[in-house]
Amino acid sequence: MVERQATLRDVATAAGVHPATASRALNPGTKLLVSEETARRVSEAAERLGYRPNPVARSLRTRRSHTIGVLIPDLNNPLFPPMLRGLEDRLGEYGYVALLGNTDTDLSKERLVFDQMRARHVDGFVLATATRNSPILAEAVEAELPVVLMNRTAEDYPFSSVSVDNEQGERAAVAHLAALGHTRIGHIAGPQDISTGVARLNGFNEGMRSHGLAIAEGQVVYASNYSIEEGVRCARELLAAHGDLTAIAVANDMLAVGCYGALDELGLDCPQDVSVIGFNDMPFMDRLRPPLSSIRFQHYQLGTEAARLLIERIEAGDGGPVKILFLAPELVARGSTAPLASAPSAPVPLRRGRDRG
Amino acid sequence: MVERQATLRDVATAAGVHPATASRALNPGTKLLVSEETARRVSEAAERLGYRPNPVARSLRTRRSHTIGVLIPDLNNPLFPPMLRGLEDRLGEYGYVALLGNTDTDLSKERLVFDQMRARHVDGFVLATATRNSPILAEAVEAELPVVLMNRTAEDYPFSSVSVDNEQGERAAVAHLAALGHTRIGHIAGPQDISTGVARLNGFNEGMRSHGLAIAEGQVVYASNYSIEEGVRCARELLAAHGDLTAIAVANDMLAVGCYGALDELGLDCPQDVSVIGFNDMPFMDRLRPPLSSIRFQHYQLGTEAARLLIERIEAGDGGPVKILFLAPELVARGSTAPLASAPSAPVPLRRGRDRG
DNA sequence: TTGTAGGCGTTATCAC
DNA sequence: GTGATAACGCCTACAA
Repeated sequence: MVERQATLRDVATAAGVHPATASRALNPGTKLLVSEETARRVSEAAERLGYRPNPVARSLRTRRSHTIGVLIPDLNNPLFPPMLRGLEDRLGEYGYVALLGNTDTDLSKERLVFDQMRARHVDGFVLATATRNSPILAEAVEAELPVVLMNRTAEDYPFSSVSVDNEQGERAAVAHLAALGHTRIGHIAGPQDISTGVARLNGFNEGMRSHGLAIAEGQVVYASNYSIEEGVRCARELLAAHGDLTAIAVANDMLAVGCYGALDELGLDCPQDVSVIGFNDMPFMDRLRPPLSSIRFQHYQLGTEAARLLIERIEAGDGGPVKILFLAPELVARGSTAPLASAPSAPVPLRRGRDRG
Repeated sequence: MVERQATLRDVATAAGVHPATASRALNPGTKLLVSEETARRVSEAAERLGYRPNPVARSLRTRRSHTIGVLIPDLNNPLFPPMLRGLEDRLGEYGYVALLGNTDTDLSKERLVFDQMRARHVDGFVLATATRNSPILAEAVEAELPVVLMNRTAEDYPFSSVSVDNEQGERAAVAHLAALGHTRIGHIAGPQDISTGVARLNGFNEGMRSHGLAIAEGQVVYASNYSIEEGVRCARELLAAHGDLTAIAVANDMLAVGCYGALDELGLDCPQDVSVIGFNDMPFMDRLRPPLSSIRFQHYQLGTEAARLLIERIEAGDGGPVKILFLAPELVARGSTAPLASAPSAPVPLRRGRDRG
């Protein structure tokens, strides 16, 4: 049988002090209010009884749950596991735990999860899901909830955020393709109600302009979400309108994977016929065939930084400063991008070293 | 400014009843103790005030947190996201949320996370991490904690579990290779302190025997964990001892991915020189080069079933029955397994349809 | 059917 | 420096 978990009362009794004193002795913040001798006796008793503070009771009293709500579109997107590891590892260091919620890019589901987490009295939110006009953003402002955006930005709201410099990244992608001799470059753009979609499109436009390359009608196709299926659809549409494209800058790796599928369908070879570059450099992208060129950033670090910013905001009584943090993107060139049709349809080498980057 | 969240008291006052009555009216289990008219008035008041029960207070009182501890080795393993989606989706339907903990296959970390979750008074555990002799298993029995094993089994403990039939799956893998004409088949075995490692090795042995195939010394190599790096190491070792192997049955897809790396190093072609088959059919395995043959099971469903079993145990006052659930494995043949050197080194077709299975 | 009262375990605010 | 007291919001015997 299980014996009852020791309570603060028990510790106090064992140490011969009042529960209030025991509480003070055990809490780092108030330990200095108590005589050294007493503190020692209490700690000892606590140790001996295997005392574990009851976080539920503590939460009820302090109105702090040490729990963080984390909203992401879909855990199955390989981008998120490393980000979440970073987030949870860092949160854990500060005594917080994450409550994970998948929204499947569905506003009503987002609302549901958000409300449930509020009901559970989370101390703050990390949002990796917010479309730019999601109603929960305004609501979070209204309710003065600590919020940090992860891999998102929202200029209209006073939220701290961590993300990669998307514009710079997409410019680098275009520069890479241009350096390989490509001039007819298409773009599969992300959803324009998500900050990354907009920023990467801007980066694409700027990149093209700065290289003196034209963007014709239909040379940019808009995905409605970041999924493989949308990638297939958009690539089909893009190549139907512009069969002469030799390269595609894709706003996201999931879309790029879909792009591979469409090229297969059309009997086009990547990279011989069409070069493809993605964005995010998700895990396993180096093991596709061909290995996907992409724009990399430190996913894990994005998570740790998000955690740090949120805790900063929570523990600063007044809400603390709003910080917008950008991580530097890094171009990773792999097998999916090649020089423009140098030798027309030269045979592909059978095996090439795998870039583990 | 934020107005105070309405409390049960407020609702009661607004409805002109005592808080106790309001509580009864609002709780499905006790609603029948209250007159229909009163119940209506209370619900209405609750609605109007936007009342949300405070789960912290409720937990303190009922000693149920509606929170489940979930231990996995590492979220970065692509096997887990779909399982967790299944788990969390189903838990959510019953009003539970998951607290996720990564152990990195480290016993001391496992201990740490386990203790923290116990301190947070989780109502039960889903363990996808347990080595067969992990101390937390005995502790969970001792403390009468509801536990369900996910993708694991533990014969020595009275825990419900959900997993794929690993023996059957690995037998099928061997049968597949044998049917392709292979006779010299190696095995990269999983860690033998994890149930899947043992079961799959058993399956391999049985499969070989039932096809009349011999297993020489060194034809089975043991991985110390399910990682890509271990896959590389084991494949090297295996092929160093048995350069004449024409096929490898690998106990896990991560190991199989590592196996690809080792074959690359050695200048061996998969599948022309060596066929490889994995286990789990993780996401994206159909997009490797070559697409990996594997043993599939429904990851999402594994999660939902684990949730169901755990809730069953929690809500049955007496602990409920122990159930051992096996999902059926399914062979997925892709490009990494080919008939035994039919035409010696025939050229590989340049492009083949991608199996999405 | 409804009200009363007490307590879940902790901490904040007083007093001493 | 320490003790007493109350309260966080809810639920549940028990009494009426």
